[in-house]
Amino acid sequence: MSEDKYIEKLFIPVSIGRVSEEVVLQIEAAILDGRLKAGERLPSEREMQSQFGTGRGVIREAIKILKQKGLLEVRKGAKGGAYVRELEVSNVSESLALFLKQHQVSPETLIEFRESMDRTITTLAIARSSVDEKEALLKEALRFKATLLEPDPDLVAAAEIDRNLNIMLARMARNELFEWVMHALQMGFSSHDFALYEDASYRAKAATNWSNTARAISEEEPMKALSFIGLHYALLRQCVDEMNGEAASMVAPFLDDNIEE
Amino acid sequence: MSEDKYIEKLFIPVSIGRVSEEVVLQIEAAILDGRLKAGERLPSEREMQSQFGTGRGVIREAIKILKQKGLLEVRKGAKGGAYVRELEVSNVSESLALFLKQHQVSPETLIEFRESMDRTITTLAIARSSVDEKEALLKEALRFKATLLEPDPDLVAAAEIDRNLNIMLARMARNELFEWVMHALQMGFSSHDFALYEDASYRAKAATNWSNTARAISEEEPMKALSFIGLHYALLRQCVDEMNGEAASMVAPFLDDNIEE
DNA sequence: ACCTACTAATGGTACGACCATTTGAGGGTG
DNA sequence: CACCCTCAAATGGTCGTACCATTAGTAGGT
Repeated sequence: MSEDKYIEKLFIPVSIGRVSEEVVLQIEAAILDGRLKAGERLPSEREMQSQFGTGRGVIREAIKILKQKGLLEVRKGAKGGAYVRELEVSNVSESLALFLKQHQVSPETLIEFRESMDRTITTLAIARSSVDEKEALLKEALRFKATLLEPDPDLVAAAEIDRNLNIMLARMARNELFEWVMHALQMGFSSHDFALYEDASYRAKAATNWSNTARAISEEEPMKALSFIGLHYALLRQCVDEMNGEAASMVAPFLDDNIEE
Repeated sequence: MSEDKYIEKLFIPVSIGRVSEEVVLQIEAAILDGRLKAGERLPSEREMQSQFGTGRGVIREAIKILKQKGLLEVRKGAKGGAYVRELEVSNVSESLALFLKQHQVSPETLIEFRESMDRTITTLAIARSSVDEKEALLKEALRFKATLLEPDPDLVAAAEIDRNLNIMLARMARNELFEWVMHALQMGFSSHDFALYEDASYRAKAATNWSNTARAISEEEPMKALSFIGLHYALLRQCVDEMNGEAASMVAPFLDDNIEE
């Protein structure tokens, strides 16, 4: 009995304002300053109901909000309840993806941003990643190329590999922020990349170019790598322009030439 | 009566799975594909309760989730209810800030990322912004400098101006993504900038440097502007290093020299 | 030793009641 | 007519109870 008071002094009864928000704030605070650590379990709803001195509905609403924020995970049944979760990038991604969805960002805007990030990431990755990582990247890029060059390529699998390549590269830059932002944007632009690989004429070039980029990185040739990245986005822009039916007047015609590795 | 059926065919009764999630999905879908537009009001809780064929608690939990997502705004009283909201960057920012808070990103990581973004933003801003915008930026930078050079500067006001300068510059790049990401990161690194301005010895240099940057931008001198930006981050790194008590061995001592405009 | 059936804990849902806040309409007064 | 006051109605916010569904553990039987 008195143990309860000792152990669970976490929460205090609510008195002011919108009760459910107070509950959210108290739990969130407890998580953020470490009184509740990832994996730990919160008291049951009925328990918290009495600790906070409120109705159960309020507790449930608070839990739903924190669950939406990605801070809690809820399981039902015996030994169920609300468990503190380690925040994942996917929460930020979802939030950003929702925003992009409602705000209709143009392909060029996404391409431009991504190209800028990619250039920095590539430079950092060459300087900081291990030889093993560089080799792994090259190997994956070759697998990507092989997948796309088959007669009837599995585009879904290819998109998955492409996504993975981007994540690998971002991780090699040794800066989580690039990794997260790339991750968060992925949903937004994956559709465009997909278009690039759907068109057979672009497919081969883009695939070859990825492997060239990976090779330049593994050989620690930053200028070459950046050059290939420029080509990738030139191709992507041309492809998007064509899809929109716009005259690809600004795109160099010689991009149609074959690219050998 | 029959009007009701016509007008409010928006939602259908829920049958499967976790009911509240179904409700969230239906309302979210209605918003995202435009059946519910920003500013419009959803039916009252009791109304939806009967439309969905569920209890009121479920509806309330769904609304709380959508409110947390930033899709709804709830007012109480007569004419109150859930109103569809235009998504704002601040939702993404909050989400990202929460993530950064839990993941303890090092100052260097933030600085590195931000410097990379700033360089691209500056280049784009010079190329794309109007003369008026450039002048406005310079004017604001001078106001910033004036604020910081006073005998007993108002650091809170200065921080506000600094934040505004960054947003202005990002907006001048004509790419919403840069604007949003800068916005989202602001909470994360504003604390470090603050440190830079608290130290009197750095304060003058940083303030002068901002105005130099703005001047270079308004004069459309990209190389100069990038040079000043490099200096800004060099100063910031030195300041952060000092605060951590680490020997600032990697920082050039000549940064201590006065910088004139 | 294995399987089964039961029990307890816990989240999920429903219903009903009441409170607090806000808007707007009605009516009175200057 | 214009202004102010009061009151009713709509609506979100909270509480309480009851019951259902799911899950983990346990006791008992084969």
